[in-house]
Amino acid sequence: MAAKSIKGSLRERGVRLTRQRKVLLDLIDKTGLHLDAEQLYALAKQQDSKINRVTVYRTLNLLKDMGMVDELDLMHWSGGQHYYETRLKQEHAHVICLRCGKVEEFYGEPLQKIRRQVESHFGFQVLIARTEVGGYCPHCRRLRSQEIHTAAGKVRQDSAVRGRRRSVRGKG
Amino acid sequence: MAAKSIKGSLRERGVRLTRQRKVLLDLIDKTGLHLDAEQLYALAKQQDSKINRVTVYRTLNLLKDMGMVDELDLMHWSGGQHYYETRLKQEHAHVICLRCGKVEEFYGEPLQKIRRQVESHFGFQVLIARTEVGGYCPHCRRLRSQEIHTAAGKVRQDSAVRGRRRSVRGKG
DNA sequence: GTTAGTGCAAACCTTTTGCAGCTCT
DNA sequence: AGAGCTGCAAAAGGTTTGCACTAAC
Repeated sequence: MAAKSIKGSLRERGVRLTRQRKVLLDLIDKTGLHLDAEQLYALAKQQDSKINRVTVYRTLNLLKDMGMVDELDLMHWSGGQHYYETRLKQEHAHVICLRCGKVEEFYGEPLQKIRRQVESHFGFQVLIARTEVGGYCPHCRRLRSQEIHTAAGKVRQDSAVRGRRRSVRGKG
Repeated sequence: MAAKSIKGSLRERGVRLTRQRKVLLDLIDKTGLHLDAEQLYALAKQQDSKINRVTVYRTLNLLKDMGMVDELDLMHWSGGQHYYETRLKQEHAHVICLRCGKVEEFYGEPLQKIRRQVESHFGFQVLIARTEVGGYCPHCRRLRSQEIHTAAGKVRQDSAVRGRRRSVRGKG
């Protein structure tokens, strides 16, 4: 989608369009996916087995600095890593289920309102705004109420949310 | 402010109020400050020179899991670390200047609106919502336009924003 | 042919873990 | 007394850096 126009902008700005960058750009741009550096690396390797993880990070930083991708945390759902998406014209919030990890995108005027209000209240020049909402999706909501009924009482077992953090990563 | 009531809640829940936890609780609760683990550690050491960095992390996780503090990213202004504040009744967004790091807090109905809309649109049960806005404060806005005039042309010098990341930490 | 970009290895920063010993209640 | 906490050392997870080589323009 946006990948083509991004490539154009890069060229204009005198940034070299290497084989690796093309691969990554296309992957990030598969709209709807919010991939982290590691996932991007894994997918990129399928197309270019020689690509290095460092190149992934460097490319992400380049695109971020040029304002072509946005970096998300997704409420640190599965650890400390970041997720990336091509910057869309339309501002949106990310709604993430803290149990299953499902991500929804929320478009709505309150988002633009915040932007405008911050500009007028504080005289800030707003460059980026990020809203993330965490909770339980309809499906997990039901499952959770069952869980609570069955395993009632265990108050502060190490929280399920943090428990999910340790990500599984093959050694490369 | 809230430190006293938090201590009460902890006691009620059977969590031990150790010397270390009291120190940290009081530090986090100095309202208005958004400290990261390392800063908290440094300050705590002034009051209890034996305290360990690990205890800081464990305490922060405890308070987070119990819903007593909120974890912020502040747009990763100075690196990958997190910042903490005691959870206030009133939801608010954080507005951060990407040049000087100044943080403002924005209270406003658009925030509650997002929450409600996400609940009705997606059927999500919202637990946390986080909005962060990055840009330039009035002061830095002025300074920046000067900078641009003087050093015009240098398009993609490693971005000032990321350049500020490497944090200075004594090997303490 | 230049100069930007890549791969590799090694560092770095932030956070977590395992375990023995200490301390709140 | 005893479960809950702490400190220490060590590891893990994610990301960045230095440098020699390679490839895009």
